[in-house]
Amino acid sequence: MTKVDRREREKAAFREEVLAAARRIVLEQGFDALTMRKIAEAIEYAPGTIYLYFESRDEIAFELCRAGFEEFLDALKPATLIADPVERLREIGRRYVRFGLEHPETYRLIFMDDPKFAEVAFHEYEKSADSPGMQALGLLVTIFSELRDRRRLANDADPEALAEMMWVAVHGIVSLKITHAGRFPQTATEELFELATEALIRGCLKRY
Amino acid sequence: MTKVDRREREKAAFREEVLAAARRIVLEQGFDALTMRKIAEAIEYAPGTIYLYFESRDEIAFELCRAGFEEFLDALKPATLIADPVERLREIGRRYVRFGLEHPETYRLIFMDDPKFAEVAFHEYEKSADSPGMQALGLLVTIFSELRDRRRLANDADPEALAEMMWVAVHGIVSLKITHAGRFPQTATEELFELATEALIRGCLKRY
DNA sequence: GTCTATAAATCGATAGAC
DNA sequence: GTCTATCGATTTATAGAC
Repeated sequence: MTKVDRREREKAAFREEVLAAARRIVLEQGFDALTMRKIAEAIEYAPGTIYLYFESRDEIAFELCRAGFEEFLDALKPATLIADPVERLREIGRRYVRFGLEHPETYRLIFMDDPKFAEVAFHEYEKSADSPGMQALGLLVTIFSELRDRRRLANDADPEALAEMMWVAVHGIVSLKITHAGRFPQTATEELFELATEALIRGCLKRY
Repeated sequence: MTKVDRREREKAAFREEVLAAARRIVLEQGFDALTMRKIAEAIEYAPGTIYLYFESRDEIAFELCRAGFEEFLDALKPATLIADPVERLREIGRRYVRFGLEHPETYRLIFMDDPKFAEVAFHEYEKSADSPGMQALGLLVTIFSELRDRRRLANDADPEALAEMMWVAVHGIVSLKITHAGRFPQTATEELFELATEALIRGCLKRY
């Protein structure tokens, strides 16, 4: 336990404190309200001090996005316990929608605002399956791969493409509900979700 | 042709000039870059002069949004010439996607940014079918009403709900493509659109 | 290591000369 | 009717005292 170690721990602790405050501000007042001054005020430090631990406001936003995506992924994962692929698909969708509506600012940050911050989830490891984005998408790809292997798909579409098809549909619900606060679309989220997923599932599967 | 008339025309002409410049700025640099100073510079007037014709920056943004939605609606309307409801649905979707990707900043302004400016399209006339938003949605509602009347729907879902279901799915494609510039989803727009719409259509209609 | 103070650049909106 | 000039409030980021 050297002096350097202690310094490193303290540094990490300060960074965590900054990020926690930043997270609170984004959740309560939106991403645009995330300013260095507000963060400084929240942790009771001078604005300049933060620059000793973070390069810029963007670095903080970047970290928030990364953490937010991890959380998003964690919210989806429990659905993997479900064996039946179609039922698992429904559960992932439900969890996706729930996360989006319960954490609108995080969702907006990842999927609706400046893609600069979302790069961490998708581009950085574009080829690696380990990026949070590819992991999340992978949950859906697996489902459609299983369905294809069991010869239950109506056509020979790519599992990756089908996974993205499901994703964009659910994203459409969440993003419009977040932006227009329920005034459009007027149909309740649950009904909209039911309609869309059931139609997509029915439309993808072989007639039986 | 009184003196008052001429003054009115000149006033309207100035407003148009401002809006045209504002439109250009939003298209080229994004909505956040729309500042009174930039508009003034573009039309070669002093910043203060604009305030003689517009109450505030918000009024300009509001007008931009209204005009943008009109344009959006006009882009959709030619599809109404198609008699077959399912084929008409496909064409509306294609036109929707095309408009969104060709006018990303307008689309973002209406559907993805501050809903304050989009209120004109939806809330203001919420009860009237004459709002641009309700007109656009109406194109889809009509389709599902026709399909229901012809007993071609698989279930007894509301035509309004089905219309919104189609809308959110296509919106999901456009908004993710705009935000993540094609890096996610990776599937090409056309393929994604085909997959989603065909699955939704197939999922909605009676088996035959 | 943290502070105060401030630079430098924005912004929206307004007052008053011409 | 348009201008110049500016207010007042933002912001990010930095310099230098302690």
